[in-house]
Amino acid sequence: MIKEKLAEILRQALVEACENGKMGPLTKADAESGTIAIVIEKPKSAEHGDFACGMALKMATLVKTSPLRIAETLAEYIGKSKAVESGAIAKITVAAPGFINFTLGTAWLTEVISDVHRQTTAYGRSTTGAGKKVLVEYVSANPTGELHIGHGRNAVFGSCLSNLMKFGGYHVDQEFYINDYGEQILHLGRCAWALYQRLLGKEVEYPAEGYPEEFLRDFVQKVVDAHGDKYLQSGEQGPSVVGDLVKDLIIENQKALLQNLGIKFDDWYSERSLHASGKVADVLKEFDKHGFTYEKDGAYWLKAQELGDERDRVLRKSTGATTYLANDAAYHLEKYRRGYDLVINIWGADHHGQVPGLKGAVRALGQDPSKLEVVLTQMVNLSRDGQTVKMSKRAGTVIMLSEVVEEVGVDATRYYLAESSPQNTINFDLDLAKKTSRENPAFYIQYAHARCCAILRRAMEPVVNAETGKTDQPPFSQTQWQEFLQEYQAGGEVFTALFDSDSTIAGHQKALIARLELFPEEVEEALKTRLPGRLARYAYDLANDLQKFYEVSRVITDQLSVSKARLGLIFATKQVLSNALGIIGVSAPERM
RNA sequence: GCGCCCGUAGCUCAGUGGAUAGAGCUCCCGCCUUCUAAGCGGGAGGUCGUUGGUUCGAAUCCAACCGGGCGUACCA
Repeated sequence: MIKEKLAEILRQALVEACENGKMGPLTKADAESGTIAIVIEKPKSAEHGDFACGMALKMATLVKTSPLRIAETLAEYIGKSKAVESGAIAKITVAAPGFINFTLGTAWLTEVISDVHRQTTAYGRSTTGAGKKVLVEYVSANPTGELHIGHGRNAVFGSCLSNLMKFGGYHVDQEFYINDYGEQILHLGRCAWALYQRLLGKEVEYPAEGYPEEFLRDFVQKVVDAHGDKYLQSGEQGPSVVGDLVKDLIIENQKALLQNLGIKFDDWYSERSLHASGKVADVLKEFDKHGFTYEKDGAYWLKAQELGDERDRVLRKSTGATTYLANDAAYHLEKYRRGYDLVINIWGADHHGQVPGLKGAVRALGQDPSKLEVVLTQMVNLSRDGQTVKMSKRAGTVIMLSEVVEEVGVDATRYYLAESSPQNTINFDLDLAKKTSRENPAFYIQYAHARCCAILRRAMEPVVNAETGKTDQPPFSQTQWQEFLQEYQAGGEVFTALFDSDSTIAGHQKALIARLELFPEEVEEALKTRLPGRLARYAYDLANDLQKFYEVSRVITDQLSVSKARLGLIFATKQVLSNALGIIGVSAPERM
């Protein structure tokens, strides 16, 4: 990355300056120790060059000289570096109050385009993850109802984060935890059993506060269609038998919807299996062994307060049933034992109160709580016609995830849910998400990708003229294109034509290249902050740069060297758009 | 009450220690004989919730306060 190269040059300049006693009391050792941070940034305004460094400002107190003087001294030493001699850096300026500004020459810029051509789908990948094993658990919705937009957010975020981390060199497993145990599942059984009997002509009462009948009826009907009245005589077993069949159908339903959204889990982990295998019972013993439990009021408690929670928590109720915390602790112990280096949970923010309890439990079990990361996603408000759609089941205004996907499509749904940082509440505008114009970023980015494809087609595929019916031959043959690709990968000369263009065009081309160069860094930053949404915004900016360039300049001209260079740039842009869209899981169409 | 999250243009949001705080939408004005106008350019629009502190420098860090959301179970 160019930033790293510049930082290295600055470091070298600093070392030399110190060596020659030009940095006050600072010695060569100080300069080499790395205690002085060298941060390269992109200036907001183009008149400050392509890159800038404000290190002189921070050094002023150490060196006991004005920042401007320090910057000038450093600039002087940089001027002697190879990068300047070779033309990689075209200009170095010093600006008040002490910024060092760099303007790049052509060498590093053309290198960026070749890099994309050489690496294609791997451009931007990093080795940060170094093959570390990560488990990302998300959605984990109860198998008792429909997925709503909040689940959708959680699902899309989890999927994007997983994609990102794979791109960043991690080995990622994605998991859905099925809450198929406990009171709510028994309740589902009672509701399903009542409906089952009703559908077969028996008059029974529907349980109070039952799950919505209109939602369950279709699933129960399927059970009737498949098994008829086979379970009618099941007696006491009825609720659990029919309930399980319905539960499985609901899970299948959730699975299908998530798959439609481009999400595929490596494992669907059953909570019930934890009980069946005795792992929940084991975890209680484990807590006991570490001395973090006590009995009170007939219940079995975890000393959670000692472990960082605000109060102690019950592990086993006086009724003998284990609590959610105990089950979850067993599940997480299981995750740790499976050998993950990192365990990431994506939870709705309404569960944030449970984080200290779970972390405490992990610690009590002798595991490292720093390996457990919980990402909390805030809620999603849906709006239509400028009005918030109130999520009221009673008023019948509740809109489910399936309806949103059906209405605005997979790509727009994913884009809008991916773009925002998890800690922000999302206002999902249904009207906006459906628009096919610049207002809708998802569309805008895809349009830019399709436009690149259109140009490339034009360059090398015959076009049938609609009016004359004649076939127009393209300027370049497939064979020539293959030769171009070779040249692009080799780099250097082939792209210099880009910088011979007039200043407006050259400026737009340079901006586009600079954006391509930024991609690996954006990936790195997104990985570090666990914010895949950055890449959604990056893709938008890249699309914008492409459109600006497209507007001022033709790609295919009557000059071979120019056409060739620009086609290479367009191809690289298309590739990076596609890589970025791939991480957020939005398709990159060839035509629109 | 306590805990977590949020507060930046009329709206939706970027920006988390640096130069004149940025985009899109909305409103106004321009741009299609030529690779996709599903596009591009220009204009208008701001006490960065408030007050204090740290710093050469604060939207960004700290403290208090104000406003909004969520949570605060022997539910899951």
